[in-house]
Amino acid sequence: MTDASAAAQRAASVPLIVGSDRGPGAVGARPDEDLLAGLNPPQREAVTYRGRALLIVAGAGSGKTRVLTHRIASLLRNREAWPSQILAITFTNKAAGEMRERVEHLVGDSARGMWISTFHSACVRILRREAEQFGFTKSFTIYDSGDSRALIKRLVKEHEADAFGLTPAGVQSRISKLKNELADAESYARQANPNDPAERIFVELFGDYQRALQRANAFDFDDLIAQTVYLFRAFPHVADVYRRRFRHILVDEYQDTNHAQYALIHELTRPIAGEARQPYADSGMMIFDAPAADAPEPASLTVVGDSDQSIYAFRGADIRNITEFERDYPGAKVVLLEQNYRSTQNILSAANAVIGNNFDRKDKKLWTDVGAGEKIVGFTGYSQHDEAQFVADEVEALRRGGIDYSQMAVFYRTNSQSRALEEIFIRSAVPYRIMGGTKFYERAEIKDALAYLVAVANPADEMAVRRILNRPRRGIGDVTETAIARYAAEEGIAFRDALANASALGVGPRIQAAVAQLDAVLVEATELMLPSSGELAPPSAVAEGLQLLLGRSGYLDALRMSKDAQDEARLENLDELVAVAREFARNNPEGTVIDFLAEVALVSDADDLEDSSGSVSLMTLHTAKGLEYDAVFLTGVEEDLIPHRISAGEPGGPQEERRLFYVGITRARKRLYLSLAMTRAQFGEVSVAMPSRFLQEIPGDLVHWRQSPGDVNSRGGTQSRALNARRTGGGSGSGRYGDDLVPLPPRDRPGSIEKFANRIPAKVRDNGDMALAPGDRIRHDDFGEGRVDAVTGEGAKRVAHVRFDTAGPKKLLVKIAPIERL
DNA sequence: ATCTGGCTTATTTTT
DNA sequence: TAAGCCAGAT
Repeated sequence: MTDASAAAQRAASVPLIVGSDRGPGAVGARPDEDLLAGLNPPQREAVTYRGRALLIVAGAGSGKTRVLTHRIASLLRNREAWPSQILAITFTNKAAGEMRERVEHLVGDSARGMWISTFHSACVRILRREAEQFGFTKSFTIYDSGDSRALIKRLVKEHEADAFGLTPAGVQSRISKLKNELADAESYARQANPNDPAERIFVELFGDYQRALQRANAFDFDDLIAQTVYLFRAFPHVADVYRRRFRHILVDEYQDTNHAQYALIHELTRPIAGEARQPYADSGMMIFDAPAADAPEPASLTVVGDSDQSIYAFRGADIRNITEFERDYPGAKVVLLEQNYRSTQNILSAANAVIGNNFDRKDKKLWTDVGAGEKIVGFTGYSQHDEAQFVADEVEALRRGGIDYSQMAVFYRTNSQSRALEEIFIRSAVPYRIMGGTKFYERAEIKDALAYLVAVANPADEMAVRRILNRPRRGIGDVTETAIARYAAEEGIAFRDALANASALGVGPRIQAAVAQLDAVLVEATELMLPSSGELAPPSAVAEGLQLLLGRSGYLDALRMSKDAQDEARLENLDELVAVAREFARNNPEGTVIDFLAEVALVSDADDLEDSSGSVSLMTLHTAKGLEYDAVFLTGVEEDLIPHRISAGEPGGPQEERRLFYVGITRARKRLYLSLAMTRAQFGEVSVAMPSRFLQEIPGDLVHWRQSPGDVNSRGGTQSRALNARRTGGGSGSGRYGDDLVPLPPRDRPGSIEKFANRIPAKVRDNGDMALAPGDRIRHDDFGEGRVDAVTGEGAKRVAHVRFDTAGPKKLLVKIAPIERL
């Protein structure tokens, strides 16, 4: 499309902007003065520096979000930029939302029109506009990793590639890595070894995968970035449009950018080549001549990052993007933020000591003026349940001490570790919430529902149509599916369109009817959501269309009929999805199905918006990045967990694990707990766990061990010996533990392990609605006898407040606690 | 076409 | 442990 037509098209939509007659550049009496109040000198510098490139090296908790938001606000207040000229990139949608909110708080409505989004969302916006330039349509859809895995799985099968040791997972990750390096199938083939059959097949798979995506009019996650870069490189005049538009580009978490993202930023910050000045009214945001045309300098770039917090190298993040920033942008200004406003000195000292063990890093020391604070607390449990019980008890103790549940978090390395914690938390009636765990949008019924929407919105996406073909069961199996595909191929039409001619498929009448019915439902929903009259569908169309699809297809009925208990939950999930669609319509009155699908594909946890007030947050260390809590429990601090076993073999692996540990530590404001278990059950088997090497890197006087690894295993029992109280004399650093500090019993003492392994049975019991009243005496499997003080709550959530004779006060969920009335 | 049971197998982090 | 795959029965 031409720029002129694009401009015309956009001019038609959305009015608005900035209620002021003063243009950018007009200077008042330091309108940003208040933005600088309360900032320390480096922070101030980071807000006020003006130049082509600025690198803000921001240690954990040094107020980088504050600096970034104030910098944006200052640009706006000083009239140095219009909102539409600002592009701020964050890593997560949540971070983007928060940043927008904070900027709005500072400058009010004039924040509207800024692009504050993730790399992926920004690229979708660009691609949506330019897709027609290179063989896609505006209604392209996005394959999440599950979708692309399914596609790759099919291709692997077709090519019988498993015979060459190519697994779907392996192929998927290789393709992803290559795309992050901006390699495509052709360029990879050129440098691949043609004599290796596995290589040849891989190249074929890569190529087929890419062609399948193109045919489906779809991009995968990595494509969103890479294709945007290709677009800019192939069509410089298109790139110029965006270069002219975005005068100030800011990137958060720069240490986690991969090569493709780096290249994207690089493209956007290049000098503008084009000579013709074209005022570009972009989605209606700019209703004035872009001042950029008068000053065609490259955009200014601000990046914020901390190489010590780089934890995504495994998926292509390249620390060099930050370490070599000064080389890439000559003359760049570097500002160092080292003062920490989050944690106590004890916590920071531990963090500094740990990260100091990574070689090859610029030394940076966090400091604070809030004082030493409490010591770090260490605890070693016999088993993961024991460890979890410690956490639960301590959470309650902190709660009584005045810390709100929402200000506490429990971190772990792998998702599977959450199970033991959940079990104990439920039993102890500690309210908790798992962040980023099993994702709503990965559930089968949600994927089915979305596939129905895709089938309507992007009929080219054959995968989606195939997915819903027999969901709910309507008797369409392999044979029919193949028949449809063959018919489509013969007629040279799309798979979706073949459904419209059921009678020509050569299948039985029953099946024909089923196919025709499916087609009819899709047609009806299409008419509702994308009226053929060209009329704009009402905002409610997406939610209504979804309901229509699920209802008329028989999907809901099938679930309702089912006696599988889980199907009830599935129905609720689908209700939830409809609610999400309604909410979307409220926020985006002009949003189409396509927009809805894109949003859904790019938002990881739907509960982002939901406030976690009133519950303890449980999450992986990766998820924890960027967050902070008064009290933090870092659990499973064991060898093979952190550092994770798999990391040992990877170059740079252990160092990345150390950074992960560092990230965990630095999330804590006031209280930090490090805990581990002596034994850990992993997929059915109990194995012995060793304390993590990272524990030794923390100076002994910072940690108060409530129960040290020494306590737990020393033969006689009570000998208190902190893990890191003494080290072997030599500074070689090779021996992990001194001779006198064997942290765990030798393996040939299974007795001690068995004794503790299953202290708490894995099965959750059910007491029904046991009658319990204040004054009753009960016995608990673990806590012994006690007296009921009170009973609160209703039904399955009834909670008994019990004062145990020896274990002290506890709250128990009556329904499932291992208790009996005496 | 669908259901069942028995088998294997894989277990890191995620926009 | 639990999810996913395959073969064989209905």
